[in-house]
Amino acid sequence: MKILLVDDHGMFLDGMLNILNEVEEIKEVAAISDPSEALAILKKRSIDVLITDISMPGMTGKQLCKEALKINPNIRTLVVTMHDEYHHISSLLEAGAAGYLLKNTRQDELIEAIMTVYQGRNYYSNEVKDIIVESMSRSPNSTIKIQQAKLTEREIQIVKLIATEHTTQEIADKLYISLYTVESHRKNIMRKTDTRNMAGLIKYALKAGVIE
Amino acid sequence: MKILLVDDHGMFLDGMLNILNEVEEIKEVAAISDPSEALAILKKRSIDVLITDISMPGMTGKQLCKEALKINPNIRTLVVTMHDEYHHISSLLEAGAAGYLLKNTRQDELIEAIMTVYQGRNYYSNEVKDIIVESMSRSPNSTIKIQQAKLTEREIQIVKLIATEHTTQEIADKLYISLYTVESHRKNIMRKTDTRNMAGLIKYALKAGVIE
DNA sequence: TTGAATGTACCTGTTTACAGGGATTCATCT
DNA sequence: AGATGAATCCCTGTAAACAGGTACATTCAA
Repeated sequence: MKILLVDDHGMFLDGMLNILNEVEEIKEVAAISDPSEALAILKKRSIDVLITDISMPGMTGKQLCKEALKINPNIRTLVVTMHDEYHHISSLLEAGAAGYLLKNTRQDELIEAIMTVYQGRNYYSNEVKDIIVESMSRSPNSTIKIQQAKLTEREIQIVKLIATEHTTQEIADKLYISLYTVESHRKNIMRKTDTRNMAGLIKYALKAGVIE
Repeated sequence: MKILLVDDHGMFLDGMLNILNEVEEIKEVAAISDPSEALAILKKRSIDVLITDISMPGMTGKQLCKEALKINPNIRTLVVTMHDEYHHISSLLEAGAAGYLLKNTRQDELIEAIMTVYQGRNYYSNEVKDIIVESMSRSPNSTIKIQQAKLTEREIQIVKLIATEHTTQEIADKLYISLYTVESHRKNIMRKTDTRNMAGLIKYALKAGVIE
């Protein structure tokens, strides 16, 4: 297994090198601090696992991860970072990272994570999993809460029709009411939900569970 | 702690009753098979924890969960089901479920889950967490993949701006390109995603994970 | 090296959405 | 009895979206 370490913190690189040199399966470890240099190495040498942080000078971990995949679609990227915010995690997962660990992790978990991603599976620490799962939840303990404007039954009915790609005229026909009425409802809904246009309205409705 | 069990499988109810009767903290357990009857009970008695399946005659677990929260905003719903599909899980989390377990769980985990949700925290089994996390990932090993029309980088960028309530003109200004170009992109995106208008586009983008 | 795919830009219409008013009826709540 | 909110309908604009084209440069893979 060949590993490329990218991190702008020299101390972190040193620590990682010490740990990784103890592991049999790891044949080669390269450590560099400049992300763009990392891309050059990825082009020249066949790397199995890329270990990177998120915030680095010149390039974000997300960019590095995406570029690395373009160069070598089989590369496995393990993110090791201090950032425990949901938007960072989701962003990296979207970029194609195979694993995500926080820097407070212990050696054995780090090695387990590396082996796991090397074998083609994904690895997320329990802490990271919890952050993702919590962000999905709407329950009272969720960190992200959706404050719901109170829509009337009729308004909800109309939101549902808008969401299913009906135009205002079509809704009027379907409900046997005037075009003007539907427009009035739509205006009231947008005022209540503080949205500018259909895009915002649909996003709101999905988050609030009015539609699916 | 007062618990209400709702499941249309009599055998499951019996098994659960046996388990729950062994637990000290649980003062009362009611078990019924009809979801609408469940709502009637929720109105009359103060229930702490609602345990329910997903697919039941007459009403889905999602509906039951939502209705239950309307009746008693403090109720804690624990979903215990065979369904391990991501869309079921996310749907119930969105509906406000406090926990989600698969029916192959062991007794001690079930009791742990009940205690956890009762104490106001959320509980998802490791299996469920893994399903959620995998669904977030775009990596080749993701079990659940959203079949997505392939949007180019530029198109995704534009979808994101549309989703954040930017008008076509605003997008053009922001990207320093022509209004016509943005319109061309939008047309291509709508053709690719088979949508008629912004409503459909936003729904698509959310489902495909292009936006959040 | 030819042919997709991508990103860019333009033109001409028509349709729909959006903004900001006013107004009536009906039921419910105080 | 009066207020309040929900649902209905109307009017007039302007702004934006939508539809259906054409066209050209670049890049990259077959």
